[in-house]
Amino acid sequence: MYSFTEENYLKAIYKLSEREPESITTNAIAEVLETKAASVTDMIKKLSDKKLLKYEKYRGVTLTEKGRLIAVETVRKHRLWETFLHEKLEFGWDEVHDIAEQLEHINSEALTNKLDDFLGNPSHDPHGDPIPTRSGEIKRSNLFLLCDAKPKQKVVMSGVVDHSAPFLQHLNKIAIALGSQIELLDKNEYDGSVEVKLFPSTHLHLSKEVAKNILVKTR
Amino acid sequence: MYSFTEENYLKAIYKLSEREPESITTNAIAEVLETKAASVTDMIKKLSDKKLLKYEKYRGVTLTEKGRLIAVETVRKHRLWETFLHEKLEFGWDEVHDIAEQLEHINSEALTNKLDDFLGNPSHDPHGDPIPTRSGEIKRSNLFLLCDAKPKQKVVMSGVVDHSAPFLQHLNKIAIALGSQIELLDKNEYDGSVEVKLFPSTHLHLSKEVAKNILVKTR
DNA sequence: AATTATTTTTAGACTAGTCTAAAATTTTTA
DNA sequence: TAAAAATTTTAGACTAGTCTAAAAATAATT
Repeated sequence: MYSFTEENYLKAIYKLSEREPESITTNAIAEVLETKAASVTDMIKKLSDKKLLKYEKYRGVTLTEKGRLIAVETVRKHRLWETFLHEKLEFGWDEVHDIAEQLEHINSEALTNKLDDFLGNPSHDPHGDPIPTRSGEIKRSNLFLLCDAKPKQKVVMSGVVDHSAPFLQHLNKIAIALGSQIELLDKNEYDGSVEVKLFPSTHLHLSKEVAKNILVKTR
Repeated sequence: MYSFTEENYLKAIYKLSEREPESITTNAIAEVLETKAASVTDMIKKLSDKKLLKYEKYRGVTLTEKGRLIAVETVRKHRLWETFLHEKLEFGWDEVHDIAEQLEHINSEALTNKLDDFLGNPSHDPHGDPIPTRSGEIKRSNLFLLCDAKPKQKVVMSGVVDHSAPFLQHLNKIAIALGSQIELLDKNEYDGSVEVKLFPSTHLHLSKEVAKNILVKTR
């Protein structure tokens, strides 16, 4: 129905609108898709003609409901495939993204739904991101950054901001994974780094760079 | 590395060369790919430039070893995915082809090999076709057509010639599946139809059209 | 408010893949 | 074996998506 390229544009615009509802600029889209602004303008016109987004020259874009649904469906497939790769094929959480970028474009509603069932209708993918439902609903997360936790606060590792392989591999090395029980011992005001206790008994010093890319929830 | 289109051309040429080692004509390729002869000529030139096949104007093509390996790898992925869809996601054997046509182009050696292991390194797909090995070897089949069996001969259903959904659904209806034990009772010389006994006790009359699309082996 | 800087869009060109229509070649047939 | 038929190739055009370079619009700065 829609090309890989169209789906990638819609997904990129959707993800940008998640964090910065305003300012979905041509340049921002070009940057995440690693393409040029001129190409983005061309594609935006095409998607606008197809009523997948609203476009005003020089003023940016917003997805229509139709466009949002396609984007969310693509995200759904991406996260289901990541879950499959991790849970069933034993890929590390740092290895699943690139393969899922290909698999997310496979076009078969029956396949997506059977895969969902096969995986036991998971609510989250291997990075802790919520998996949209069949009807396109997606849970609004109540997570916060580890660097924003209060001293003495006990939290559970529940997601990442940075999804890059190097960051995930770093977490592997220091043995922080989804579900890890963390207690914030101390915050260093000077450089933003934090001291944490990792259940049951590990002491860790985390740089601000690391702490601000870890999502947690209270327990 | 290679585009979907290139892989589809190589696969089509490979399959044609399996059954009719000669006569891999431009028109034959165009027919299986549902495209026009002019398009085939264009693509053949491109694949020839890339040393994936040998091409002499007006004389047809033959795959090089490099081209053959890409084709076989694509077939391998197709059949592994079909097996996954059937064994794990519970798709019928008549439903797996179209989805596997998409999945066969996913480009990740790690994925293919992990999928292979996850499935228990199957030797055949849901239609009885052999799955090529990692190194591109494929078992030469010793199957023959049910319509060529001798009266009184006891055989095992082991594959199909026609892979279309309607034919597979017809086999579903008459309860013939891979592994079915069949005894040829009688051959009708006039119309080529056959009388068979389907283990344990079903009597069936099969038209020649059906019998010549069922592959069997002796038991 | 005018100039400068930045962003966005347009214009025109390129590649991959496809098509139709016409030309070239091969095969068939009488 | 020459004419007719069929097949294959070429020529030129089209779409999707991309790019560079230049023009247009907006935003920032003095």
